[in-house]
Formats: sequence, structure tokens, C-alpha cells
Amino acid sequence: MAWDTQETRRRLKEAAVAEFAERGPAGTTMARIAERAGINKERLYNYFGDKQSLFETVLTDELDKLAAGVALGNPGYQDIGEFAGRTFDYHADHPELARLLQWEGLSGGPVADEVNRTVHYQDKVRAVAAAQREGVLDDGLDPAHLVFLLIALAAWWFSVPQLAAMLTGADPDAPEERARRRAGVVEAARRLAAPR
Amino acid sequence: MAWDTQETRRRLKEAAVAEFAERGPAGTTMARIAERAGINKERLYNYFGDKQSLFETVLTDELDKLAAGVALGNPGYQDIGEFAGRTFDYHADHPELARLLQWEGLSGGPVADEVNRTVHYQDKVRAVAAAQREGVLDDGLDPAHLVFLLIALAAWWFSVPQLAAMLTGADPDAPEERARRRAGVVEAARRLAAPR
DNA sequence: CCCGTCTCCAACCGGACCGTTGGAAACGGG
DNA sequence: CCCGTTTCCAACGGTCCGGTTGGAGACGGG
Repeated sequence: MAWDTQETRRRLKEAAVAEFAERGPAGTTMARIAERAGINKERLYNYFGDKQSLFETVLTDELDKLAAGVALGNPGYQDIGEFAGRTFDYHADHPELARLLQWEGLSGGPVADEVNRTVHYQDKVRAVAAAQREGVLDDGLDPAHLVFLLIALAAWWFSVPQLAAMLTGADPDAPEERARRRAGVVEAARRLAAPR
Repeated sequence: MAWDTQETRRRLKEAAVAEFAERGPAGTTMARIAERAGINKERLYNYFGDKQSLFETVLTDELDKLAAGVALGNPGYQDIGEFAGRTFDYHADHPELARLLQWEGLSGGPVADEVNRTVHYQDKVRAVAAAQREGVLDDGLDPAHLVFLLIALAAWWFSVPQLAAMLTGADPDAPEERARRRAGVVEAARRLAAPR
């Protein structure tokens, strides 16, 4: 048994992400998180406080990862379709995030880390507005709406998988199906925003 | 005390819709549903069985209402934008439905009333495919994808209200804001599907 | 007026879960 | 070798919840 408190925290958090994403805050039990991590429950309380605090910690952590992940590959808005495609890819590769965000939205409580997230999104709106003024993007839609709807296109597949299954009848994990969905999202994004 | 079993069922179901939409299946308690309806808890079990059955009953009921509501105003696909607009309106007027569907999707269990719902959606896909063949709709997108993305445009606002608030900074219940959002949805739908 | 149905009330049981506690090992720095 | 920290283990108190039960009124059809 290594003597590594950071590793312990990491394993607990990893287990918490999985459990919260799967069952939501109400359905998750602290005991199961600990069990999944192979670490005693009492450590969980010692490090992260009660369940609510743990959920917020987990969510803001994952949002930081998202911000880091998309900030890397963001060379302006030369191709709005590829932006939507990358958002689609991120969600496909990290299905927990969309679920955590949905649980948060449904739970109706206060929004975790609201200030930073608001700033982050408003930055995107400003960037889109600038691109519209320059003619790089079509300006027929309000910039905030455009950002919102682009996210919708990319995230909707992971938000209502039952509906996706009923409409396409396909296995969402099959590579071809994923590629088809991505291509549709890219095309739709261009239709929404590409200059005419 | 009226002698009306149908009214009793109705009141229980009404309370169940509200509670389930607000707190989700896991967070809802049978006692609270009964209390909200002003009816004894034991009636609830007598009429609807256990919690899982009650949730499925409630959800399929609401989906039937939706089907009835949109089937009325569906005179072909002459204006795809108005179709999206009406879907937006329905969700705006019945915010519980989107939440119930999300809870269902997150809960990951079996899809309630799957057969009927699948048929219903496949009908829509066929109608869109026909419209594409006739040139009434642009055929650059797969018909199933198009239906799926049109629903996304309309429902996304009610699916992630926290995100909507951070992006627009507006009160979603204000009439002007609702009108602005609806107009954006209609415009976006036309961009996705209107023939060029 | 009577009988079957509907309803209420109150209480109960078994189980789950949150968060805590007491104690005892394992470990590493000095 | 010793002391403080980290970890484990087991158990507990209190609460809540799902689902059931027993008994007793209210109502309407015959």
C-alpha cells in the first residue's frame, strides 16, 4: 500500500465522477464511491466534505478539463463546422461530462462555479460577434443564440440517447455511426453560421 | 368529499407529474406526491402500483398529450421553421415534459412505451424523407438526422436552462425573451432544412 | 336500510443511506 | 526507535423512504 495521499484523492475523485455521472447526485451513495475506489468511506468525508461538496468539486474539475481541452485546439473561427465537430468529439470521448451537466441542470440547485463559467461563455459570444462583424460568419442570428445552438447540435446526441436510438436505430458506439453523426453536425453547423 | 374515483386518479397523476419533473424518480417520494394531491398515500399504491410503474404511467401519459397536441397543427411540412417553432411553443407551455424525458434518459433504464414512440418518430422521418424527395425540403442532411436536430433546436433551451441563462443573461419567462428565442429557433430550422 | 366500494388515518417493517466515531494497524520523518 | 499522519475496519445513531396493513368511517346502488 503506497503512501500517497494525492493518489488516494485522485482515485476517490475518479470513482465519484463515474458514480455521479451514472446515477446522479440523488442516486449515488458515498459508500459505493468509496467501494468503487477501493478506499474506505471515511477518507471520502475527510477529504471532500459532504456529498454536495463532493459533487461540486467533481463538476468544476471536469469543466476545467473541458476548458483546457478545447482551448488547445481553438485557432480562431475559420471553420465553424469544425468547431462544432470538435465539441461533438469532446463529448463523445468524455460522455460523463454531458451527464454531469444534465444532472446539475435538473437538480435545479445553484450553478457550481457560475462566475467563471459565465465569463468563459461570454468570451465565446464576443468572439462569434467579432467574426460576424468581419463577415467570417453570417450575422443572421444573434451571437449568443448562435453559440447556444451550435452547442445544442453537438451535445444533443449525448443528451437524449434514447431519442437518438429511436430515430436512427443504430448503435451509437459503432465507429461508422459516430462518424455519420459527426458529419451531420458539421454540416448543420455550417448551414447555421457559414456566410452565404 | 366527492365520490369520484377518476378525479382522485387525476389529482394523483397531476401531483406525480409535478414532483417527478421537479425532483426526478430518485428524488421523489411517494409520500410527497400523496401529500401534494391531498390524498392518502395508500391510494397511490392502490391505483398505480410501485414508484417505477407510476413514473412510466406519468411519462407515457404526457407523451400522448404531446402527440395529440402536435398532430393537430401538422398540415404537412410546408414551413419547416414553423414546425420547429410549434415544438418550441409546446415545450415552453409544458416545461415538465422535457424534464421528464431527461430524467428518463439519465436514469438509463428501459425506455417506457418504446414501441409506440419509435413508430411515431419513424413516421416523422418518413414524412421528412418524402418532403426531401419532392424538393419541399433540402436533402443535404439525412432525414433522421434532420428530425433529430430540429428537435434539438427547439428543446435545447429547456434542456439546459443554466447554460441559456449564462449565455443570454435574460429571464426566460419574459415574453420578449421567449419571442426572441422562438424567432431564433425558427430561423435556424429554416437554415437547416429550407431548399436553397 | 344494507352491503360493497372508496377513502382516510395511523402505524408499522425492513432496508438504505448519511455522516460520525473509536480504535487499531501501517507508514515515514526525525 | 518514536511520534504524528494516513489509512483501514466496524459499527452506530438518526433519518428517511418504499410499501403494507388493519381498522374505521363515508358514500351510493339496490
